[in-house]
Amino acid sequence: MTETLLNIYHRLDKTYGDLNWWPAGSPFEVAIGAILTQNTNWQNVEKAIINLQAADALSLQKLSNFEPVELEQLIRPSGYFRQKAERLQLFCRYLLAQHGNLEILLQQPMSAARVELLGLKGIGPETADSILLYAGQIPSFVVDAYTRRIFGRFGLLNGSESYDDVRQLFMQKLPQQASLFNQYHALIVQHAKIHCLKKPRCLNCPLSSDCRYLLDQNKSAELV
DNA sequence: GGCCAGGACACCA
DNA sequence: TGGTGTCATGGC
Repeated sequence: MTETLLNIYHRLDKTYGDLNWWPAGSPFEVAIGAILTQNTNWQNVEKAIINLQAADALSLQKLSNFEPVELEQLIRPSGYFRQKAERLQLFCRYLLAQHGNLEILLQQPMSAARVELLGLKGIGPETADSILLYAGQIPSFVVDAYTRRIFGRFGLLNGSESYDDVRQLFMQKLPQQASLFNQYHALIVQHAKIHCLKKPRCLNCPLSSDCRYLLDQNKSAELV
């Protein structure tokens, strides 16, 4: 299994190269993006972040004190804007009250920081792990729907696993390196977008030799 | 006009 | 514990 997961990683890495997810911005800005991107296209998140930057709102204090209706309008392009505005403010106010800033929360051992993030309304496992990994460079593997879809097609997942089951699988079988987890998750998303949507586009898929979707169709999947 | 996107939560059985 | 409805915008 270890060899399989690493083999897939290297094939994706060779195909797509260094994707360099979330290279810029403070840990706090990364965390804001992680909340805004919940079930949302990143392009829409970028529009919301640009609005926040233009309003000079990207700080713990300012986001905490924003009028909810005004904040909702700034992040409106990211969708679910009422929920997300509330979640952003709860997140910021918690950090201010308990730690002063995000970096201090992230200085704790991974398990403690993760439990704390998961205790906040609006931060589920994927968002918590995204914050740990991309904001804190802490090796916590991020599992998403694409991960399940792709590795289900390899027969490595059957769909019944919990989020933490899948996370543990990757974390036990891969070297505990934040840089590797960072790139692997980005590669999964990149690959899925190109090849593994509901209408798969399997032409030139770098993983086609092991993909059950193709094997089940006797490698005659409709190529688009 | 429908599908999809870098989820999470409340509610119910 | 697991399934379902809800939240919402914008690109294709």
